[in-house]
Amino acid sequence: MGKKGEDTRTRILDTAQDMILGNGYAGVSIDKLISRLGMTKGAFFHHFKNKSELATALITRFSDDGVELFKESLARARKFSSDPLQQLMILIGQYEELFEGLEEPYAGCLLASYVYELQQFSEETREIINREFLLSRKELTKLFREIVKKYPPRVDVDIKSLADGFMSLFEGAFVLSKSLQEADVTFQQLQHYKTYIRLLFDPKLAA
Amino acid sequence: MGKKGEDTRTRILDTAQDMILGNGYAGVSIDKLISRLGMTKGAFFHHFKNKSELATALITRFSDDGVELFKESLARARKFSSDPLQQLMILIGQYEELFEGLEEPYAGCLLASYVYELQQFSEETREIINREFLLSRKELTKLFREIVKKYPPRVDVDIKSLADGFMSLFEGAFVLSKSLQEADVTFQQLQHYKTYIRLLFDPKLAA
DNA sequence: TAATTAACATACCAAACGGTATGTTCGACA
DNA sequence: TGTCGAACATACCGTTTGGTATGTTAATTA
Repeated sequence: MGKKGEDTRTRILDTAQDMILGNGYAGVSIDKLISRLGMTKGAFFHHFKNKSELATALITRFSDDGVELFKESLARARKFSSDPLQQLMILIGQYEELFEGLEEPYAGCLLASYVYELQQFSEETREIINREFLLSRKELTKLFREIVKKYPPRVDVDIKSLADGFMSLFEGAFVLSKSLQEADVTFQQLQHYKTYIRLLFDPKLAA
Repeated sequence: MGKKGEDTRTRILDTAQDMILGNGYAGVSIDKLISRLGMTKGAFFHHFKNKSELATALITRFSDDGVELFKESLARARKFSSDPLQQLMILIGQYEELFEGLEEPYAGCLLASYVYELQQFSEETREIINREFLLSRKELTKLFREIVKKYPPRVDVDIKSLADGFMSLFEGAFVLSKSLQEADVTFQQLQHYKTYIRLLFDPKLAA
């Protein structure tokens, strides 16, 4: 595939994702999509053999990007500090940067959008969605194990669900942010998550 | 409307909600809906003048139920204790009961489902969705103000976003729960929310 | 530069879509 | 007991849907 074709494919994916985040997958017809793209049906079906291939390409790209972002952020955090609690704070800090000072609410998470239409997709699609959830659960649980070992928590907590709280935070914040049309919801919830972690583990926070 | 008609209407709403939570609003056609209901088109359009009236009836019912549940839970909490922190714990405890020991993941929140298809709906629909979010924000912020006055927090926190965290928690947990097919996600996140609150305010939790 | 192919455009199709018009059935009630 | 309306059922309609067949054009590349 040449550069122009690659660009067009990307343009289709970008526009489709934007429309799906506001209308749902079933709510975005190919006719409406190509109309907004100023493109014909022939063009679309040259790049995707059917609508469900577009769906798969979209969720794969979104999930892969999310996984990559998480891995990179974690690697950077691991690099900048040798202390597990510091590492977690740096990790969260990087996500804070992404959501700090947004003008508009974040468009939303394609994973969540698909989750509320899961019966339209294959089991394979659900597995793609779960990749990011399970990766962050795995890596954060590992990190929390290190933290617990070094910093005895003030209260007994289950660290797997504590790890899940990170992804859960985004999904919840996005819903509120979109509906209330407030851009800062995600950033604020990230701050609370950080505060919770510090209250649990940070020895400097003495009563 | 007689009793039988009322029953049928409720049956339509129940089935439609169940299907929408797995396929999205646009993903549920009237044909598929009536097919699963074992009912004809004439029957459906006798109860709803068009599909968007069904959409409005559904979200109104869901939002009203949520609002009522919150109000009742809060009233009960206010009744059982005069201490604001205790009241909050009782409130959360009532939601914990709803999600404790679930066999299957919770089917999901219709508000969230609609939020990811917001462009298909009217501005009025968004306002209906926001009712529950804004009510819990308002009431919980009020409650947190009382708590802060009585129990100086260990760390400075923004109480409005702390209140938002409650609704956000459910929305996030539902997404993970549905996708991972794990029933206990919501209950676990509720426990973390409770722990966070206690770490912030509970004086008995001395370091 | 001729051949080939990627990158589109045009025209069309059957099925599914939301919705309507016109029935029928049956229980309440005067 | 007759009638009237709520509660459905049947048949149909125009539009939209995802998808295909068959073009045309422009860029590689042999």
